[in-house]
Amino acid sequence: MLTVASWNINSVRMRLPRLLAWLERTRPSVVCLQEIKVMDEDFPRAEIEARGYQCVVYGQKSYNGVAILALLPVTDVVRSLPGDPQDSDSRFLAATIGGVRIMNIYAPNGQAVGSEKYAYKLEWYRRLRAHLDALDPQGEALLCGDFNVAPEDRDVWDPGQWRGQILCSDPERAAMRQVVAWGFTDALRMLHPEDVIYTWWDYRAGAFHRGWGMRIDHILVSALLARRCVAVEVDRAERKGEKPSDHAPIVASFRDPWEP
DNA sequence: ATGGCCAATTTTATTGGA
Repeated sequence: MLTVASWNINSVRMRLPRLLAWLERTRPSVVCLQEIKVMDEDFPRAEIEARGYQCVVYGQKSYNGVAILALLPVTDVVRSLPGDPQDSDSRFLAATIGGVRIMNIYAPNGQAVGSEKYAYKLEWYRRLRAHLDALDPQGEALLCGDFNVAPEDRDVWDPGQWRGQILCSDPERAAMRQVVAWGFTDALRMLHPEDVIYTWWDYRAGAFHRGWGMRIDHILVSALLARRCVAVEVDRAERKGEKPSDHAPIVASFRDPWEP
């Protein structure tokens, strides 16, 4: 079995005890982290390698930053998207692991509809699609991470309040659909078409306890990989307890190709 | 009552997140 997890960890240094315990307990084959908020040289590599994971890090001071942890060999690492400025945010990291092209994203938040950051978000999505256009949709590919988009109203705890707002606006949803249209399937929706499932809850107002969440972290899989996908779960337990991230991990499991 | 939090920073307020 190949298992791939995606987790916006909101500072890998603040979350290190949780992350290490979670790795030891759940042992995913691959973990894509977002918002590590640390430069490469300060990433807690030794502690993670001691648990058997190799680390590919694309960090940044204070903000953003993505990393891939893997129990299997990693090849063909790519950092940043075509057209990204030289000093761009660290938001895209890709690698080939177990024959699968794995792409880890931390999409821009966008702050507010109509803002400069909102325009940057939509432009970033166009660059992501341009990167995909250089890949073969017939292969085994997986795109996961914090998309900062709730694709449909059922992915939002209160669609009325959120209609047209950041994470939910039509242009953002259209930008994400353009990425999915490359040839992806939303793995969680494929296996849980009706369930109310969220991946992020605001720290404020006891939002998690009240069920005020949104589904903005996703695992998208190419058609060939979708055929191997047997489970997708959100690990809500990781949103509980002491010093949680505001996001829970999402984990997809794939049967080995030689299994029925 | 329509908001309550959290992390990083050449910190003690500001910025950004979502």
